[in-house]
Amino acid sequence: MDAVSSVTPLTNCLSAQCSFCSNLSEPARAELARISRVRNFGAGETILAEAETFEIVGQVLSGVLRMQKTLFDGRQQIVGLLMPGDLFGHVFAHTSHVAIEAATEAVLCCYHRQSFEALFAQFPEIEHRMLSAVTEELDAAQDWMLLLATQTVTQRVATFFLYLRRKTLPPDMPHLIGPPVIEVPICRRDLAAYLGTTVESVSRSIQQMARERLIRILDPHRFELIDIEGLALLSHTEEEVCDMEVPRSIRAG
Amino acid sequence: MDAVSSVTPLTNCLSAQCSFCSNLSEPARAELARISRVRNFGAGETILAEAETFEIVGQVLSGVLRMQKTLFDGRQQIVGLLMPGDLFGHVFAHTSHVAIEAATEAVLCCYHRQSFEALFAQFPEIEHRMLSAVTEELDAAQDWMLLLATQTVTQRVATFFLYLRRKTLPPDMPHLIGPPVIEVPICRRDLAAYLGTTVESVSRSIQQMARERLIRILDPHRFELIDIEGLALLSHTEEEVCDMEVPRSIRAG
DNA sequence: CGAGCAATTGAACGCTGTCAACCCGAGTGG
DNA sequence: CCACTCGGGTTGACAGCGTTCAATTGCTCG
Repeated sequence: MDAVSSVTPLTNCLSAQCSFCSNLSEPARAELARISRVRNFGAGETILAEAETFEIVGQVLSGVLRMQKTLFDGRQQIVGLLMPGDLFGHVFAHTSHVAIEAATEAVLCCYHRQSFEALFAQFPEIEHRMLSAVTEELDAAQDWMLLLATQTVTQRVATFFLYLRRKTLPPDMPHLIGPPVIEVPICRRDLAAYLGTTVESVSRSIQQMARERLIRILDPHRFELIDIEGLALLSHTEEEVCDMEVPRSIRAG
Repeated sequence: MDAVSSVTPLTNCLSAQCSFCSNLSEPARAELARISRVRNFGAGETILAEAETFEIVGQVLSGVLRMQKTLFDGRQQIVGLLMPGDLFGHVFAHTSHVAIEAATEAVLCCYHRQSFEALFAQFPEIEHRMLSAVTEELDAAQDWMLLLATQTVTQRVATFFLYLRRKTLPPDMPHLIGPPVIEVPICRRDLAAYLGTTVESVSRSIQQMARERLIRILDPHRFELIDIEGLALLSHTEEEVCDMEVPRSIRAG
């Protein structure tokens, strides 16, 4: 990520990492690059405080951000993780009640919100992509609502692991070279806050999944997904294994 | 609602009920009205099936719609309720994995998705409002994630009642004429699916809140909110009562 | 009047939050 | 080199909320 942070501002969003800028017309990209600014954040730093008007929008180049809400009693709930390629911030003067913090060291491509919005008139395609991005985020939020409302903690962990696999290991690389290894980029506390549970329950679920040979624990943040189908069955999001006739009895949740 | 359904298609969206069309320029409103079509749905009817490409978008004029996801085992989770004034459907060819059904009799103002999108080029203000609407929906979804992840069932019911009060009883009418009465427009089954729990738990929570004199049950769908502050305290969304010094001990959840 | 549905109530089990203790590696200072 | 501290992670015991299963009530409709 040092390589990324040393990219000059004028070319940063033309890099292959910037999925938002790709597929845009050349002049739109140039304008975006002109008003963009690359910023680095250390783990734990606050990008945007809660109940604060978003004055910047942008995209994650590397690292992980967490969108979180803090309750009166100090408990925190993570309502979304932002991985490389994801957009953050809201257009228009909408004050969102989420805080955005760096869960790890992070490099961001930032725009001033108003300058960004000003480009909408000139390049409607930018607003189109923004609308698409927010719509996708809404879909993801609704999926997560389903997870929080209906799944057990173990199922949530399985779902999250499979999500990480999809996110970080694109399917174009067939996993004929053994079970895939995922890296959980956040600590147990954040993981629990994201899954709507406690660190203890997360730990118990992970250890249980390891005992059932669904995963193998390499270290506290890296796991080998031994039994993908078992995980998918457990997750019930049916992934690509929905046409199986449920051969084995449902494992104890 | 019979009055609404008899409105002619050409003028329906110029009615005061259509918050989406208001504040738009005259030509934009005219174009929207031209391609709009009012449709009626009976309770339980499906507007859009799950995993189906949205071919229509529109707005609720009266009644309540539910956005829901169905699990493999038949359980259903409601990820959002659509009340009069709310927009439904997704722009662009985005296939969302939610079904939209009428929870009650409903009257909708519908547009063909592609005709609607075609207006974006001519009237960017329409796309602006669409972007704002989706952003608001995302905020609501994140709020609901917090509710599902951190609150007890009783707290969720209290939060939902206060939400209904805000939604249906605008604050410009001071409630000096006694405690407000809310009407829950959906059955217990839908309520439970929305709150991420079961009908039994919902029923127990409601009865408990009645025993504690927080509410009074007029009939299974109408409740008098006797102790608004107590409800807000219970809900912990701190509503407008966040500056109180928590005078009474926290009630048993 | 009976069927059927919505809603409520009761009892028992189980998942999960809470509290507590423990393990372990990293950093620190003597 | 060792003792100490600190934070992250794991494990255990236990109580409580909530789901599940079951039965009951009340209402509508045929």
